[in-house]
Amino acid sequence: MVKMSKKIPGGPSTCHHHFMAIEEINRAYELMRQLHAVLLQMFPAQVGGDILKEILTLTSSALSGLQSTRCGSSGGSDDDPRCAGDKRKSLQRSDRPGDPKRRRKQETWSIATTVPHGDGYQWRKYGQKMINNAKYPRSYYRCTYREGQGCLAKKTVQQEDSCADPPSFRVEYSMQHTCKTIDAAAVPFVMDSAPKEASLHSGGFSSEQHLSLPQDTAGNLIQDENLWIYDQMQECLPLEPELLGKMDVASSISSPTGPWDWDMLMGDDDGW
DNA sequence: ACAATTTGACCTTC
DNA sequence: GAAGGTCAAATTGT
Repeated sequence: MVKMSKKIPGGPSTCHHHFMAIEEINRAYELMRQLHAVLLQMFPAQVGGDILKEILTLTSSALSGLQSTRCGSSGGSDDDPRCAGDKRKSLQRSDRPGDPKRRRKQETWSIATTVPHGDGYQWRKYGQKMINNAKYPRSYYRCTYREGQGCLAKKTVQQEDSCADPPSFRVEYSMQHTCKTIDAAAVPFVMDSAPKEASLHSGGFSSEQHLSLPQDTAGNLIQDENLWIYDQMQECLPLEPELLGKMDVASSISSPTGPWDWDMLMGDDDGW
């Protein structure tokens, strides 16, 4: 049984969906374990045993990820008063999304991940800044569909100081996505607390599954850069800002269809 | 030409 | 004044 805390980080009212998702995955994990045991009894030659093992590993890893993720969210009810072409100075300072007074009202949640861009959404970078006491700059992203669909989702990505292999990034999200363009089925969900060997494929870490890789406009992977980035990671070199920038190019990841539906995990409308 | 990223300036809070 | 977040002009890439 996966160790599971009943404590709900963001409080039961805001995290109901999140908590329910953990409960359901946990239940599925238990059922699969039972199925695994039955199969082993019936077919000692382990017919399908590897598949089940992999499913168990994935489920365990997803659970760890969910439990390490802080709940809390806003419901996306915050309307952005601006339209795309508005001039910066035309707004009252306190009405601007970037205004700290306004920003603090928004709830945020963060994850640590080796796949800072592998969340299935498309992001556009709008800023980068060196942060105090941090080795690496923090990058600021907003949803690509902010203008088209008014999606106010944002995130910041910062590589953590530790020389992990692969490097770990702290991704802080604010505002739920309201856009409808997510390829949620293709979300590879790998969290920091997941065991490193628990990859989406039994072969362990691979650049294609665990890194957000540069793509061309059609979404095709740019192979040379993949290899280069992966080499950097294998040597456990800190990612230079330039390299981070290259990784930022990829706003979505091409991956085998994953079992985890981001919308389900996040809750559909009232947060998680 | 268009889209995405970079980067310095700007703004508010502490 | 420092720090963090955002804007938008300039630059780069496709």
